[in-house]
Amino acid sequence: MSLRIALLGMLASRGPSSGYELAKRFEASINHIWQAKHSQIYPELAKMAQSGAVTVEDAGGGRGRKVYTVTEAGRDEIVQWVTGEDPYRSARNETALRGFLVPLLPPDQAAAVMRDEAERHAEKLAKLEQIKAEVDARTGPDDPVFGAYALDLGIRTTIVLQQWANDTADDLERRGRS
Amino acid sequence: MSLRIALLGMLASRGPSSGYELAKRFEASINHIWQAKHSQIYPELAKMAQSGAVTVEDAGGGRGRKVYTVTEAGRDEIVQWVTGEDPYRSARNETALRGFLVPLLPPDQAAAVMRDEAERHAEKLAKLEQIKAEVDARTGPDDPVFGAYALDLGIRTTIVLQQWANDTADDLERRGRS
DNA sequence: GGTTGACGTGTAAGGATTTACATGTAGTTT
DNA sequence: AAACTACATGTAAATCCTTACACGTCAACC
Repeated sequence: MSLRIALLGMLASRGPSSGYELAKRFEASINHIWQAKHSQIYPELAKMAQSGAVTVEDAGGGRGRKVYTVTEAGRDEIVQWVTGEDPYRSARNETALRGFLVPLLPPDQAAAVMRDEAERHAEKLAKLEQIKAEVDARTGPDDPVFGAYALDLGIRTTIVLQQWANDTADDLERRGRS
Repeated sequence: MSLRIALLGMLASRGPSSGYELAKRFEASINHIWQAKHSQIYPELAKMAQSGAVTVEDAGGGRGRKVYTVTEAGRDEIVQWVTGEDPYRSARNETALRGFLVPLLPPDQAAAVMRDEAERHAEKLAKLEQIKAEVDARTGPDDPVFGAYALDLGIRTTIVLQQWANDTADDLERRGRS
C-alpha cells in the first residue's frame, strides 16, 4: 500500500504529473526513503485511476503522455494512512545490514569496510546537504516546503550512520590490536 | 538475497539456531534493519541447506526442532556480500514516508501524528536500552560482542528518529500558530 | 540523413514478502 | 481437567518489487 500512498503524496504535493515524471521524482526526491521503478508505477497509476483515487488525462503531443491528478478521495486516502495507527513500521536498509555483518570479517578487513562505508555516507550526506541548500535558496524560511522534513530525516540518519561506521571501525581496530 | 545473508549472519554470529529462534531474533535484534516472518525464513533455510550454505540437524525432544549451522561456504557467502561493492542500496522506511506526507495534513493534526511517532520511538528506545543493559551486565568490556554493534546502531537511529519526530512536531506547531 | 539520448508507456517473468491457513507439543495457570 | 501461552514447523495465495523485454516519439547533434 505504501507505494500507492507515496504516489498520491507526490501528486498532492507537486501537482499533476505523468508516470514518467513520478518515476524521475522517486529517483531524485525520496530515493533514501522509498524506491520504485516505472514498471511498478505505471500499473499502480492505472489501478488508482480505476479506483478513483486519481484522474487521468491524455496530454502531450504525439508521445502518448498521460497526466494524473489526485482526487479528493485520493487525498482522503493519504490522510487515512498517515493518521492511521498501524503499529507496524516496515524498514529495510541494506547499508545497515552490511554494517551489521561486518564484524564477521577479520578485524582489519572489517575496519576497512566500515571506513569505506563511512565514506559512502559522507558522500551521500554531501549530496543531501547540497539538495537542502538548493531548496533553501529558492524558498523563504516560512514557506511550507514539502519534503523538507523527510530530507531533514535523511540527513540526520546519514550522519548517524557515518558516525556509527567510524566508531565501529575504531572499535574493531582497537580490538584488532589487542 | 539480503534475507539469505542476514540469516547466515545470524547463524555465524550467534551459533546454530532453529528457524523459530531466528525468527524471534529478527524481531528482537535487527527489526529496525530488516524484517522477516517465519513463513519466509523456513523456506529460505531449506534452500540454504540444499545449496550447502548451512547444515541441518534434527534436535529437541518431541517438538520437531531443527538446528541449522552455517558452513564454511556459507561464511564465504557473507564475506562476498559484505565486501562486494554492490552500488545498489535498497532502503524502505515507512516512518520517513509518513514524515514526507505529514505536511499534507492540517498543522495541528500533523503535529499530533509526529508526537505519537516520537512516543513510539521513545518506547522502542527504552526497550533497546534495557537489552543493552542486560547484555552489558553479563559480558566483560573486552568480550567480542557481535550484537553490540547492531544494538548500538539501533539505539542511535531510534534516538534520531525520536528527536526528529519531536522537532518536526515543534515546527508544525510553530507554523500552525502563524 | 543517421545516430544518439531523453521522453514516454507498457507487459512478462521471476523472486521477495505478507497474510492466512494448518498442525502439533510442552509447560503453566485456573 | 481445561484453557492458555510459548514452542515449533510448514504451505498456499496474494501482493509487492525487480529485471528484462518491447514499442514508439521528439529534439539535437554530426
